[in-house]
Amino acid sequence: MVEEQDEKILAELQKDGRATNQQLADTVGMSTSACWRRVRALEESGIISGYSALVARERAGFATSAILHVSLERHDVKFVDEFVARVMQRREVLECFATTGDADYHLRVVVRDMDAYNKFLDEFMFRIPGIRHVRTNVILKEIKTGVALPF
Amino acid sequence: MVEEQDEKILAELQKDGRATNQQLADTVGMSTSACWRRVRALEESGIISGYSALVARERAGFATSAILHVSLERHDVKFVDEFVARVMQRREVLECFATTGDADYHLRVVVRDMDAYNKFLDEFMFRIPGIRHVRTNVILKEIKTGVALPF
DNA sequence: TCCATTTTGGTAGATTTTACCAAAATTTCC
DNA sequence: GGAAATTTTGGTAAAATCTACCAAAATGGA
Repeated sequence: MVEEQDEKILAELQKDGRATNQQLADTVGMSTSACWRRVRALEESGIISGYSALVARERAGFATSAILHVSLERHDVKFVDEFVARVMQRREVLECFATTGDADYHLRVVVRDMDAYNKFLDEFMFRIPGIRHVRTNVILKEIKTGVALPF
Repeated sequence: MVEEQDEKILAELQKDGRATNQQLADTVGMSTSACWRRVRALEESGIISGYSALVARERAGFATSAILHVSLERHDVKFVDEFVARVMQRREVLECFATTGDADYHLRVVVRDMDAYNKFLDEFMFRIPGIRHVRTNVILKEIKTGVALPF
């Protein structure tokens, strides 16, 4: 499904999402037209789901971030769906994963400052119905924030 | 430092990292040349740290991922630096954060299958010197994996 | 208000994207 | 094994985009 040449393309486009088709074709070892067609196929099949500029969080004015461990009171679809729906539309929540372990969900939240985080908890998180427990782990340091899959 | 117009540009480039300069200029409401110069400045100042293709994890063959809570035995710079250095060069570790709370670090690890994850633990994680405890939280479902800061 | 600095919009040549073609490679089926 | 059908390839050219320049407009200090 995803062949070796595709993986090379994906690896390169993960490293530089704005690489020109010529650069790509060179590093992958293919003609520009063949390369371009493969990229197009990867986009249309959804294997490449999009492209994004990576913005330096602190420099852009987002000083505070945290990882939240969230547990629900009950796990009826009703509560779960409501939780998921609300989380999806809050842009401060960059990531949300349902996990095994003590907590039901792991969230990563990014905000401008602690005030904004406090507001986020009071006005959003604590008002979601069916929340049993929320534990905040403030991020002291971002060691690594990668998006590239390890082809 | 980062003005309103810059934020519009950043927001748009986060949504579509390959938007053409004309699209950008239109949505931001600016001439193409002014827009292009601002983008260039954002890149050169490091506020835009790069561009990346976003690849659909499962479709690309990475079925397994987990969030790890890692605690160190000792917190001398020696052990900390060693831990950070090793984590930085393992491409399966997409993210690593030093946090408050029970664990010292939160890691997100992505691999092709459980076998690969087991190998990752045995051959890498458990061999890092000074590790006190590693707790694995398998990711059951990715609710959200965003990269866009909430401008 | 005036001058210096910064930012803007317009323009044009260089580069890139994109759609097409026929040739090469691969697969399928007998 | 070999011929036909299918897929993939490389090359080409027109359309679109990028990029560097210019003079004009906007900004802001004295």
